[in-house]
Amino acid sequence: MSAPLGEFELLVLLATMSLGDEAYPVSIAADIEKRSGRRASRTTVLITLERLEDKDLVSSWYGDSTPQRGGRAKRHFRTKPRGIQAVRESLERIETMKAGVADILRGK
Amino acid sequence: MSAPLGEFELLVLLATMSLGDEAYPVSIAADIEKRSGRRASRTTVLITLERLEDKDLVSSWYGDSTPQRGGRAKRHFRTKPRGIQAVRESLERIETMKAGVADILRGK
DNA sequence: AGCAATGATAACAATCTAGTCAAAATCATG
DNA sequence: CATGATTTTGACTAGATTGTTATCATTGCT
Repeated sequence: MSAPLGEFELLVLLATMSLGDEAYPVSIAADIEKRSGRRASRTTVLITLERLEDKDLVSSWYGDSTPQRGGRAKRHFRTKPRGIQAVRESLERIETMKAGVADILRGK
Repeated sequence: MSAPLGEFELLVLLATMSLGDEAYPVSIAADIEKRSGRRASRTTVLITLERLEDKDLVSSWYGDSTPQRGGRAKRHFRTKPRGIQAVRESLERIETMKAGVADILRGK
């Protein structure tokens, strides 16, 4: 099994995958907050992404400077195949464990 | 939103719920290893449970001493309603984020 | 006594968070 | 069109929380 992902790492990977070419810390943080309701600052996201890059689960590069209003070049991120695999495994673990308690989660 | 759960905390809560009256560190660790394939020692589980107890998500008590071969009284744990709610929210967050990448996760 | 099962402690490593500063590009004003 | 304010973003730092491993302590059976 690949190394386990923290919950936040999982959310960051999912958002990065979902955003495709538009994945950079600010947009990823916004996506997580909007969709999951969980707090996510761009700093937190960036640090998490750098850790994921160390683990070779994502890659990054700096974009051309074509910003709207101002600002520094965006640092884009993409989930590598290994990252996608890690997400699959993590979700599967959770899914398996969840199976045992479906009734409790529903009716209470 | 309640405080986010770490991934391991989530697995521990799910196993605890699933095991019902038979939930104590050793059985919980075994259940996690068996079902999810992730490494889990009883020490790690105990510490995690104590932290969850501090957060008022689980409760614990010591069982009668009716062990088979020897050993200290088991410390039983149960997930409190607040814990079940936290699990629900955590799973929901993951589920929501997962929705955006279903196709990537499948075919690749 | 010796062994098995379990809980507890402690020291460490990894992950997550908040706060602050730095850089780059546009905008606004004179 | 020069200059400073503003916006967008990345980077750094220090700390809190969470997760891991190693080791010791306690209890009861054999």
